[in-house]
Amino acid sequence: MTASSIAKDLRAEIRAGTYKPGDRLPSEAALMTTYGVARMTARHGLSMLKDEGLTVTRHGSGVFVRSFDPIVFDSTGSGSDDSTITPVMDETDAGLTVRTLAVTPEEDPTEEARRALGLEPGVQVTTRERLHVKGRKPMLHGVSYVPASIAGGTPIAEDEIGPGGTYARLKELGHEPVKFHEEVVARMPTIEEIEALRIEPGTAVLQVMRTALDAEGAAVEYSRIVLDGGEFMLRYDFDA
Amino acid sequence: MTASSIAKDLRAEIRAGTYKPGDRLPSEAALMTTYGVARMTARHGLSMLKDEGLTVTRHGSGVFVRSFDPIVFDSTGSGSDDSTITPVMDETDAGLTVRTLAVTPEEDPTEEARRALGLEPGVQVTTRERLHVKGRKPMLHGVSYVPASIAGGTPIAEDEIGPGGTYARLKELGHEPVKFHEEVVARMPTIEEIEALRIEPGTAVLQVMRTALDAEGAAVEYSRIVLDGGEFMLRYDFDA
DNA sequence: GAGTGGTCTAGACCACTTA
DNA sequence: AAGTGGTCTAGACCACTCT
Repeated sequence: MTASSIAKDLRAEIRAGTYKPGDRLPSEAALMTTYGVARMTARHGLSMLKDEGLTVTRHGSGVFVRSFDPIVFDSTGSGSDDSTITPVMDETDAGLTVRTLAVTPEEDPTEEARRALGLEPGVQVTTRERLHVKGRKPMLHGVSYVPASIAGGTPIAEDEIGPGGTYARLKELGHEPVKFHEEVVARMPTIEEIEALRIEPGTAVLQVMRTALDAEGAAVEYSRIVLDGGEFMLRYDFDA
Repeated sequence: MTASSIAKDLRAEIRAGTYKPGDRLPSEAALMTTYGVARMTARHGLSMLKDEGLTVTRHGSGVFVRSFDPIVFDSTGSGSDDSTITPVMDETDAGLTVRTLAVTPEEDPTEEARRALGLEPGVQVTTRERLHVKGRKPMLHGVSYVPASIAGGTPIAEDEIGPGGTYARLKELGHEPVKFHEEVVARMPTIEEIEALRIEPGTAVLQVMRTALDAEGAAVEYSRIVLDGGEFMLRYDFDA
Protein backbone atom coordinates (compact mmCIF):
# COMPACT_ATOMS: atom_id res chain seq x y z
CA MET A 1 0.00 0.00 0.00
CA THR A 2 1.14 3.47 -0.81
CA ALA A 3 0.64 6.95 0.54
CA SER A 4 -1.36 7.85 -2.56
CA SER A 5 -3.80 5.01 -2.11
CA ILE A 6 -4.37 5.92 1.54
CA ALA A 7 -5.08 9.50 0.45
CA LYS A 8 -7.33 8.21 -2.29
CA ASP A 9 -9.40 6.11 0.10
CA LEU A 10 -9.77 8.87 2.67
CA ARG A 11 -10.57 11.43 -0.03
CA ALA A 12 -13.32 9.19 -1.38
CA GLU A 13 -14.75 8.74 2.11
CA ILE A 14 -14.74 12.48 2.71
CA ARG A 15 -16.55 13.08 -0.58
CA ALA A 16 -19.02 10.31 0.13
CA GLY A 17 -19.79 11.91 3.46
CA THR A 18 -18.43 9.10 5.61
CA TYR A 19 -16.37 11.82 7.22
CA LYS A 20 -18.18 15.13 7.42
CA PRO A 21 -16.79 18.63 8.04
CA GLY A 22 -15.42 18.69 11.58
CA ASP A 23 -15.06 14.90 11.86
CA ARG A 24 -11.78 13.34 12.89
CA LEU A 25 -9.97 11.04 10.49
CA PRO A 26 -8.19 7.84 11.60
CA SER A 27 -4.92 8.51 13.41
CA GLU A 28 -1.52 7.82 11.90
CA ALA A 29 -1.19 4.78 14.15
CA ALA A 30 -4.54 3.44 12.98
CA LEU A 31 -3.59 3.89 9.33
CA MET A 32 -0.27 2.09 9.96
CA THR A 33 -2.06 -0.99 11.18
CA THR A 34 -4.99 -1.00 8.74
CA TYR A 35 -2.73 -0.44 5.73
CA GLY A 36 0.38 -2.14 7.09
CA VAL A 37 2.71 0.74 6.25
CA ALA A 38 5.45 2.68 8.00
CA ARG A 39 4.51 5.80 9.83
CA MET A 40 6.05 8.17 7.27
CA THR A 41 3.86 6.61 4.60
CA ALA A 42 0.69 7.09 6.61
CA ARG A 43 1.76 10.65 7.36
CA HIS A 44 2.43 11.33 3.71
CA GLY A 45 -1.03 10.14 2.79
CA LEU A 46 -2.58 12.46 5.35
CA SER A 47 -0.37 15.36 4.29
CA MET A 48 -1.70 15.03 0.74
CA LEU A 49 -5.21 15.72 1.99
CA LYS A 50 -3.93 18.68 3.99
CA ASP A 51 -2.22 20.12 0.91
CA GLU A 52 -5.47 19.74 -1.02
CA GLY A 53 -7.21 21.82 1.58
CA LEU A 54 -9.52 18.93 2.52
CA THR A 55 -8.33 18.62 6.11
CA VAL A 56 -6.78 20.57 8.93
CA THR A 57 -4.46 19.01 11.48
CA ARG A 58 -4.39 19.86 15.15
CA HIS A 59 -1.21 18.89 16.88
CA GLY A 60 -1.85 16.41 19.64
CA SER A 61 -5.47 16.12 18.72
CA GLY A 62 -5.98 14.71 15.25
CA VAL A 63 -6.74 15.34 11.60
CA PHE A 64 -10.14 16.86 10.88
CA VAL A 65 -12.26 17.46 7.78
CA ARG A 66 -12.32 21.13 6.86
CA SER A 67 -15.46 23.20 6.34
CA PHE A 68 -16.00 26.17 4.02
CA ASP A 69 -18.72 28.73 4.77
CA PRO A 70 -17.42 31.86 3.15
CA ILE A 71 -17.93 35.55 3.85
CA VAL A 72 -18.83 37.39 0.64
CA PHE A 73 -16.51 40.21 -0.38
CA ASP A 74 -18.65 42.32 -2.69
CA SER A 75 -16.77 45.09 -4.49
CA THR A 76 -19.57 46.05 -6.86
CA GLY A 77 -22.35 45.87 -4.28
CA SER A 78 -23.79 48.84 -2.43
CA GLY A 79 -25.98 47.25 0.20
CA SER A 80 -24.90 44.40 2.40
CA ASP A 81 -26.45 41.58 4.35
CA ASP A 82 -25.24 39.60 7.29
CA SER A 83 -22.57 37.61 5.50
CA THR A 84 -21.36 40.23 3.04
CA ILE A 85 -18.82 43.02 3.25
CA THR A 86 -18.72 45.85 0.72
CA PRO A 87 -15.20 47.20 0.84
CA VAL A 88 -15.84 50.14 -1.46
CA MET A 89 -18.20 51.52 1.15
CA ASP A 90 -15.71 50.60 3.84
CA GLU A 91 -18.49 49.14 5.90
CA THR A 92 -17.72 46.24 8.10
CA ASP A 93 -20.39 43.68 8.38
CA ALA A 94 -20.27 39.95 8.84
CA GLY A 95 -18.86 40.42 12.33
CA LEU A 96 -15.58 41.88 11.15
CA THR A 97 -13.77 44.73 12.85
CA VAL A 98 -11.03 46.84 11.34
CA ARG A 99 -7.70 47.36 13.03
CA THR A 100 -5.53 50.11 11.58
CA LEU A 101 -1.96 48.86 11.72
CA ALA A 102 -0.01 51.81 10.35
CA VAL A 103 -0.53 55.17 8.71
CA THR A 104 2.41 56.76 6.91
CA PRO A 105 1.68 60.32 5.70
CA GLU A 106 4.58 60.47 3.25
CA GLU A 107 6.46 57.54 1.79
CA ASP A 108 7.95 56.23 -1.43
CA PRO A 109 5.35 53.92 -2.98
CA THR A 110 6.09 50.36 -3.96
CA GLU A 111 6.79 50.00 -7.66
CA GLU A 112 3.44 48.23 -7.98
CA ALA A 113 1.55 51.14 -6.36
CA ARG A 114 3.51 53.73 -8.30
CA ARG A 115 2.54 52.21 -11.62
CA ALA A 116 -1.10 51.66 -10.65
CA LEU A 117 -1.40 55.33 -9.65
CA GLY A 118 0.54 56.50 -12.71
CA LEU A 119 3.02 58.45 -10.60
CA GLU A 120 6.46 59.67 -11.62
CA PRO A 121 9.41 58.16 -9.73
CA GLY A 122 10.10 60.09 -6.57
CA VAL A 123 6.50 61.21 -5.99
CA GLN A 124 5.29 60.25 -2.54
CA VAL A 125 2.14 58.61 -1.25
CA THR A 126 0.14 58.31 1.94
CA THR A 127 -0.07 54.69 3.03
CA ARG A 128 -2.64 53.05 5.29
CA GLU A 129 -2.28 49.46 6.41
CA ARG A 130 -5.17 47.62 8.04
CA LEU A 131 -6.28 44.22 9.23
CA HIS A 132 -9.89 43.01 9.32
CA VAL A 133 -10.46 40.64 12.20
CA LYS A 134 -13.28 38.28 13.06
CA GLY A 135 -13.10 37.45 16.74
CA ARG A 136 -9.45 36.53 17.14
CA LYS A 137 -8.99 35.36 13.57
CA PRO A 138 -7.35 37.84 11.14
CA MET A 139 -9.23 37.55 7.86
CA LEU A 140 -8.01 40.22 5.48
CA HIS A 141 -4.94 42.42 5.17
CA GLY A 142 -5.08 45.61 3.14
CA VAL A 143 -2.64 48.33 2.18
CA SER A 144 -3.97 51.50 0.59
CA TYR A 145 -1.97 54.12 -1.30
CA VAL A 146 -3.16 57.68 -2.06
CA PRO A 147 -0.92 60.31 -3.69
CA ALA A 148 0.43 62.52 -0.90
CA SER A 149 -0.52 65.54 -3.03
CA ILE A 150 -4.16 64.59 -2.39
CA ALA A 151 -4.03 63.03 1.08
CA GLY A 152 -1.48 65.30 2.75
CA GLY A 153 -2.92 67.31 5.65
CA THR A 154 -6.27 65.50 5.44
CA PRO A 155 -7.76 62.80 7.68
CA ILE A 156 -6.47 60.24 5.20
CA ALA A 157 -3.03 60.87 6.66
CA GLU A 158 -4.31 60.61 10.23
CA ASP A 159 -4.75 57.51 12.38
CA GLU A 160 -8.46 58.22 12.72
CA ILE A 161 -9.81 58.58 9.21
CA GLY A 162 -13.47 58.96 10.19
CA PRO A 163 -16.72 57.43 8.95
CA GLY A 164 -16.78 56.03 5.44
CA GLY A 165 -13.02 55.70 5.30
CA THR A 166 -10.74 56.71 2.46
CA TYR A 167 -13.44 56.86 -0.22
CA ALA A 168 -15.66 59.21 1.81
CA ARG A 169 -12.68 61.52 2.45
CA LEU A 170 -11.68 61.46 -1.22
CA LYS A 171 -15.20 62.52 -2.15
CA GLU A 172 -15.02 65.48 0.24
CA LEU A 173 -11.73 66.45 -1.37
CA GLY A 174 -13.31 66.57 -4.83
CA HIS A 175 -11.82 63.26 -5.89
CA GLU A 176 -14.80 60.98 -5.54
CA PRO A 177 -13.97 57.55 -6.98
CA VAL A 178 -16.41 56.81 -9.79
CA LYS A 179 -14.65 53.99 -11.58
CA PHE A 180 -12.85 50.97 -10.23
CA HIS A 181 -10.41 48.58 -11.77
CA GLU A 182 -9.70 45.30 -10.00
CA GLU A 183 -7.25 42.52 -10.69
CA VAL A 184 -7.47 39.22 -8.83
CA VAL A 185 -5.00 36.40 -8.47
CA ALA A 186 -5.10 33.17 -6.47
CA ARG A 187 -1.81 32.06 -4.99
CA MET A 188 -0.34 30.33 -1.99
CA PRO A 189 0.35 32.62 0.96
CA THR A 190 3.81 33.86 1.84
CA ILE A 191 5.26 32.96 5.22
CA GLU A 192 4.44 36.46 6.45
CA GLU A 193 0.82 36.06 5.36
CA ILE A 194 0.55 32.64 6.98
CA GLU A 195 1.56 34.27 10.25
CA ALA A 196 -0.37 37.53 9.87
CA LEU A 197 -3.63 35.90 8.76
CA ARG A 198 -3.05 32.58 10.54
CA ILE A 199 -3.68 30.70 7.34
CA GLU A 200 -4.09 26.93 7.44
CA PRO A 201 -1.84 24.75 5.29
CA GLY A 202 -3.53 23.86 2.02
CA THR A 203 -5.29 27.21 1.83
CA ALA A 204 -4.75 29.73 -0.95
CA VAL A 205 -5.14 33.48 -0.68
CA LEU A 206 -7.03 35.82 -2.96
CA GLN A 207 -5.09 38.95 -3.77
CA VAL A 208 -7.21 41.85 -5.00
CA MET A 209 -5.48 44.84 -6.54
CA ARG A 210 -7.91 47.72 -6.86
CA THR A 211 -7.41 51.09 -8.52
CA ALA A 212 -10.00 53.83 -7.89
CA LEU A 213 -10.43 56.58 -10.49
CA ASP A 214 -12.11 59.97 -10.06
CA ALA A 215 -14.36 61.72 -12.59
CA GLU A 216 -11.31 63.08 -14.43
CA GLY A 217 -10.07 59.52 -14.88
CA ALA A 218 -7.14 60.10 -12.53
CA ALA A 219 -6.11 57.24 -10.24
CA VAL A 220 -6.70 58.49 -6.71
CA GLU A 221 -6.18 55.31 -4.72
CA TYR A 222 -4.59 51.90 -5.08
CA SER A 223 -5.29 49.04 -2.67
CA ARG A 224 -3.62 45.70 -2.35
CA ILE A 225 -5.89 43.38 -0.41
CA VAL A 226 -5.02 39.82 0.66
CA LEU A 227 -7.90 37.60 1.77
CA ASP A 228 -7.78 34.18 3.37
CA GLY A 229 -9.10 31.91 0.63
CA GLY A 230 -10.55 29.56 3.22
CA GLU A 231 -12.82 32.31 4.52
CA PHE A 232 -13.89 34.44 1.56
CA MET A 233 -15.74 34.43 -1.72
CA LEU A 234 -15.64 37.42 -4.09
CA ARG A 235 -18.80 38.69 -5.75
CA TYR A 236 -19.18 40.90 -8.80
CA ASP A 237 -22.36 42.21 -10.39
CA PHE A 238 -22.04 44.00 -13.72
CA ASP A 239 -23.88 44.80 -16.91
CA ALA A 240 -23.04 43.59 -20.39
CA MET B 1 19.87 22.22 10.83
CA THR B 2 16.22 21.77 10.08
CA ALA B 3 13.99 21.53 7.04
CA SER B 4 12.44 24.89 7.90
CA SER B 5 15.78 26.66 8.00
CA ILE B 6 16.78 25.22 4.65
CA ALA B 7 13.48 26.45 3.21
CA LYS B 8 14.01 29.82 4.86
CA ASP B 9 17.46 30.25 3.33
CA LEU B 10 16.38 29.24 -0.15
CA ARG B 11 13.24 31.38 0.06
CA ALA B 12 15.34 34.40 1.00
CA GLU B 13 17.70 33.75 -1.90
CA ILE B 14 14.79 33.47 -4.32
CA ARG B 15 13.33 36.75 -3.09
CA ALA B 16 16.71 38.43 -3.23
CA GLY B 17 17.09 37.33 -6.82
CA THR B 18 20.02 35.00 -6.23
CA TYR B 19 17.85 32.42 -7.94
CA LYS B 20 15.68 33.89 -10.67
CA PRO B 21 12.59 32.42 -12.35
CA GLY B 22 13.71 29.37 -14.31
CA ASP B 23 16.93 28.88 -12.34
CA ARG B 24 17.75 25.53 -10.79
CA LEU B 25 18.10 25.26 -7.02
CA PRO B 26 20.77 23.12 -5.32
CA SER B 27 20.04 19.39 -5.54
CA GLU B 28 18.97 17.31 -2.55
CA ALA B 29 22.44 15.77 -2.42
CA ALA B 30 24.03 19.23 -2.38
CA LEU B 31 21.77 20.37 0.47
CA MET B 32 22.59 17.20 2.45
CA THR B 33 26.29 18.03 2.41
CA THR B 34 26.04 21.82 2.86
CA TYR B 35 23.58 21.51 5.73
CA GLY B 36 24.72 18.13 7.05
CA VAL B 37 21.21 16.65 7.15
CA ALA B 38 19.53 13.44 6.08
CA ARG B 39 17.99 13.28 2.68
CA MET B 40 14.39 13.38 3.93
CA THR B 41 15.15 16.62 5.74
CA ALA B 42 16.58 18.26 2.63
CA ARG B 43 13.59 16.98 0.67
CA HIS B 44 11.20 18.37 3.24
CA GLY B 45 12.81 21.79 2.99
CA LEU B 46 12.43 21.76 -0.78
CA SER B 47 8.86 20.49 -0.57
CA MET B 48 7.94 23.50 1.57
CA LEU B 49 8.94 25.81 -1.26
CA LYS B 50 6.97 23.69 -3.70
CA ASP B 51 3.87 23.90 -1.49
CA GLU B 52 4.27 27.68 -1.35
CA GLY B 53 4.21 27.78 -5.12
CA LEU B 54 7.73 29.20 -5.28
CA THR B 55 9.24 26.28 -7.17
CA VAL B 56 8.39 23.50 -9.55
CA THR B 57 10.18 20.15 -9.53
CA ARG B 58 11.07 18.17 -12.60
CA HIS B 59 11.69 14.53 -11.89
CA GLY B 60 15.20 13.57 -12.88
CA SER B 61 16.13 17.12 -13.66
CA GLY B 62 15.92 19.37 -10.63
CA VAL B 63 14.00 21.97 -8.68
CA PHE B 64 13.38 25.26 -10.48
CA VAL B 65 12.13 28.71 -9.51
CA ARG B 66 8.64 29.26 -10.83
CA SER B 67 7.60 32.20 -12.99
CA PHE B 68 4.20 33.91 -13.18
CA ASP B 69 3.19 35.78 -16.34
CA PRO B 70 -0.57 35.59 -16.28
CA ILE B 71 -3.20 35.66 -18.98
CA VAL B 72 -5.91 38.17 -18.11
CA PHE B 73 -9.43 36.79 -17.84
CA ASP B 74 -11.60 39.88 -18.32
CA SER B 75 -15.29 39.27 -17.68
CA THR B 76 -16.31 42.94 -17.81
CA GLY B 77 -14.17 43.85 -20.78
CA SER B 78 -15.41 44.14 -24.34
CA GLY B 79 -12.24 44.51 -26.36
CA SER B 80 -9.18 42.37 -25.90
CA ASP B 81 -5.47 42.60 -26.47
CA ASP B 82 -2.82 39.96 -26.94
CA SER B 83 -2.77 38.69 -23.39
CA THR B 84 -6.45 39.01 -22.50
CA ILE B 85 -9.47 36.80 -23.00
CA THR B 86 -13.00 38.12 -22.69
CA PRO B 87 -15.12 35.10 -21.90
CA VAL B 88 -18.45 36.89 -22.14
CA MET B 89 -17.76 37.49 -25.80
CA ASP B 90 -16.55 33.93 -26.13
CA GLU B 91 -13.53 35.15 -28.02
CA THR B 92 -10.33 33.27 -27.68
CA ASP B 93 -7.24 35.35 -27.70
CA ALA B 94 -3.93 34.97 -25.95
CA GLY B 95 -3.17 31.90 -28.06
CA LEU B 96 -5.92 29.79 -26.53
CA THR B 97 -8.08 27.38 -28.48
CA VAL B 98 -11.36 25.90 -27.30
CA ARG B 99 -12.02 22.20 -27.29
CA THR B 100 -15.65 21.17 -26.76
CA LEU B 101 -15.59 18.09 -24.56
CA ALA B 102 -19.26 17.22 -24.31
CA VAL B 103 -22.68 18.57 -25.18
CA THR B 104 -25.71 17.10 -23.45
CA PRO B 105 -29.03 18.39 -24.84
CA GLU B 106 -31.13 17.29 -21.86
CA GLU B 107 -29.89 16.45 -18.40
CA ASP B 108 -30.67 16.93 -14.72
CA PRO B 109 -28.66 19.93 -13.54
CA THR B 110 -26.31 19.81 -10.59
CA GLU B 111 -27.90 21.20 -7.44
CA GLU B 112 -25.55 24.18 -7.77
CA ALA B 113 -26.70 24.94 -11.34
CA ARG B 114 -30.34 24.36 -10.50
CA ARG B 115 -30.27 26.95 -7.75
CA ALA B 116 -28.29 29.49 -9.78
CA LEU B 117 -30.81 29.23 -12.61
CA GLY B 118 -33.75 29.26 -10.20
CA LEU B 119 -35.21 26.06 -11.64
CA GLU B 120 -37.71 23.75 -10.02
CA PRO B 121 -36.49 20.23 -9.20
CA GLY B 122 -36.88 17.96 -12.21
CA VAL B 123 -36.49 20.67 -14.84
CA GLN B 124 -33.76 19.82 -17.32
CA VAL B 125 -30.85 21.75 -18.77
CA THR B 126 -28.58 21.69 -21.78
CA THR B 127 -24.97 21.26 -20.68
CA ARG B 128 -21.82 22.19 -22.56
CA GLU B 129 -18.39 21.24 -21.26
CA ARG B 130 -15.26 22.77 -22.73
CA LEU B 131 -11.52 23.02 -22.25
CA HIS B 132 -9.39 26.01 -23.28
CA VAL B 133 -5.94 24.92 -24.29
CA LYS B 134 -2.72 26.81 -24.93
CA GLY B 135 -0.43 24.63 -27.02
CA ARG B 136 -0.55 21.34 -25.13
CA LYS B 137 -1.32 22.91 -21.76
CA PRO B 138 -4.98 22.85 -20.64
CA MET B 139 -5.66 26.20 -19.00
CA LEU B 140 -9.34 26.46 -18.20
CA HIS B 141 -12.24 24.09 -17.76
CA GLY B 142 -15.79 25.32 -18.12
CA VAL B 143 -19.24 23.81 -17.80
CA SER B 144 -22.22 25.82 -18.98
CA TYR B 145 -25.88 25.18 -18.15
CA VAL B 146 -28.85 26.62 -20.07
CA PRO B 147 -32.47 25.67 -19.34
CA ALA B 148 -33.49 23.05 -21.89
CA SER B 149 -36.69 25.03 -22.45
CA ILE B 150 -34.52 27.73 -24.03
CA ALA B 151 -31.68 25.74 -25.60
CA GLY B 152 -33.61 22.71 -26.87
CA GLY B 153 -33.55 22.37 -30.65
CA THR B 154 -31.12 25.28 -31.04
CA PRO B 155 -27.40 25.29 -31.86
CA ILE B 156 -26.74 25.53 -28.11
CA ALA B 157 -27.65 21.84 -27.94
CA GLU B 158 -25.42 20.99 -30.94
CA ASP B 159 -21.74 20.17 -30.97
CA GLU B 160 -21.07 23.12 -33.27
CA ILE B 161 -22.55 26.14 -31.58
CA GLY B 162 -21.34 28.69 -34.15
CA PRO B 163 -19.61 32.08 -33.90
CA GLY B 164 -19.99 34.01 -30.67
CA GLY B 165 -20.92 30.93 -28.71
CA THR B 166 -23.72 30.56 -26.19
CA TYR B 167 -24.24 34.27 -25.58
CA ALA B 168 -24.65 35.07 -29.30
CA ARG B 169 -27.20 32.25 -29.66
CA LEU B 170 -29.09 33.39 -26.57
CA LYS B 171 -29.33 36.88 -28.08
CA GLU B 172 -30.80 35.45 -31.29
CA LEU B 173 -33.34 33.57 -29.20
CA GLY B 174 -34.51 36.77 -27.52
CA HIS B 175 -32.66 36.06 -24.30
CA GLU B 176 -29.68 38.34 -24.65
CA PRO B 177 -27.70 38.40 -21.39
CA VAL B 178 -27.60 41.95 -20.09
CA LYS B 179 -26.56 41.41 -16.50
CA PHE B 180 -23.97 39.14 -15.01
CA HIS B 181 -23.37 37.90 -11.53
CA GLU B 182 -20.04 36.31 -10.68
CA GLU B 183 -18.76 34.59 -7.59
CA VAL B 184 -15.09 33.74 -7.23
CA VAL B 185 -13.29 31.42 -4.85
CA ALA B 186 -9.64 30.41 -4.56
CA ARG B 187 -9.01 26.84 -3.53
CA MET B 188 -6.65 23.96 -4.05
CA PRO B 189 -7.46 21.84 -7.09
CA THR B 190 -9.15 18.45 -6.83
CA ILE B 191 -7.28 15.39 -8.10
CA GLU B 192 -9.45 15.46 -11.23
CA GLU B 193 -8.52 19.10 -11.87
CA ILE B 194 -4.83 18.41 -11.30
CA GLU B 195 -5.03 15.80 -14.04
CA ALA B 196 -7.37 17.65 -16.40
CA LEU B 197 -5.53 20.98 -16.20
CA ARG B 198 -2.10 19.51 -15.44
CA ILE B 199 -1.78 21.75 -12.41
CA GLU B 200 1.56 22.02 -10.65
CA PRO B 201 1.78 21.26 -6.92
CA GLY B 202 1.57 24.44 -4.88
CA THR B 203 -0.83 26.05 -7.33
CA ALA B 204 -4.37 27.12 -6.48
CA VAL B 205 -7.29 27.33 -8.87
CA LEU B 206 -9.72 30.18 -9.37
CA GLN B 207 -13.30 29.01 -9.59
CA VAL B 208 -15.65 31.48 -11.25
CA MET B 209 -19.38 30.87 -11.00
CA ARG B 210 -21.21 33.12 -13.42
CA THR B 211 -24.95 33.64 -13.84
CA ALA B 212 -26.17 35.50 -16.94
CA LEU B 213 -29.53 37.31 -16.79
CA ASP B 214 -31.67 38.51 -19.69
CA ALA B 215 -33.62 41.80 -19.85
CA GLU B 216 -36.50 40.25 -17.90
CA GLY B 217 -34.11 39.41 -15.11
CA ALA B 218 -34.39 35.69 -15.76
CA ALA B 219 -31.28 33.56 -15.35
CA VAL B 220 -30.56 32.14 -18.81
CA GLU B 221 -27.14 30.60 -18.28
CA TYR B 222 -24.92 29.42 -15.45
CA SER B 223 -21.22 28.67 -15.93
CA ARG B 224 -18.77 27.05 -13.59
CA ILE B 225 -15.25 27.90 -14.75
CA VAL B 226 -12.07 26.56 -13.19
CA LEU B 227 -8.84 28.37 -14.09
CA ASP B 228 -5.26 27.37 -13.32
CA GLY B 229 -4.19 29.95 -10.73
CA GLY B 230 -0.62 29.76 -11.97
CA GLU B 231 -1.69 30.97 -15.40
CA PHE B 232 -4.49 33.48 -14.92
CA MET B 233 -5.40 36.81 -13.40
CA LEU B 234 -8.99 38.03 -13.30
CA ARG B 235 -9.87 41.61 -14.24
CA TYR B 236 -12.99 43.60 -13.43
CA ASP B 237 -13.83 47.16 -14.46
CA PHE B 238 -16.93 48.70 -12.91
CA ASP B 239 -18.48 52.00 -11.90
CA ALA B 240 -19.31 53.15 -8.40
C1' DG C 1 -0.24 9.07 31.36
C1' DA C 2 -1.79 7.81 27.01
C1' DG C 3 -2.56 9.24 22.57
C1' DT C 4 -1.95 12.47 19.07
C1' DG C 5 0.81 14.81 15.41
C1' DG C 6 5.90 17.07 14.24
C1' DT C 7 10.62 16.23 13.13
C1' DC C 8 14.73 13.87 12.01
C1' DT C 9 17.97 9.94 10.83
C1' DA C 10 20.10 6.25 7.70
C1' DG C 11 19.40 3.48 4.31
C1' DA C 12 17.11 1.15 0.32
C1' DC C 13 15.19 0.82 -4.33
C1' DC C 14 12.76 3.03 -8.17
C1' DA C 15 11.80 6.35 -12.23
C1' DC C 16 13.16 9.95 -15.03
C1' DT C 17 16.52 13.09 -17.54
C1' DT C 18 20.62 14.27 -19.57
C1' DA C 19 24.62 13.38 -21.98
C1' DA D 1 26.23 5.89 -16.87
C1' DA D 2 25.62 9.42 -13.72
C1' DG D 3 22.76 12.49 -11.54
C1' DT D 4 18.30 13.92 -10.38
C1' DG D 5 13.93 13.61 -7.78
C1' DG D 6 9.96 9.90 -5.90
C1' DT D 7 8.81 6.51 -2.55
C1' DC D 8 9.12 3.58 1.34
C1' DT D 9 10.97 1.38 5.70
C1' DA D 10 12.07 1.20 10.84
C1' DG D 11 13.10 3.58 14.47
C1' DA D 12 13.98 7.60 17.56
C1' DC D 13 12.77 11.70 20.23
C1' DC D 14 9.89 15.80 20.81
C1' DA D 15 5.59 18.80 21.54
C1' DC D 16 0.90 19.18 22.23
C1' DT D 17 -3.90 17.69 23.87
C1' DC D 18 -7.07 15.35 26.39
C1' DT D 19 -8.83 13.07 30.48
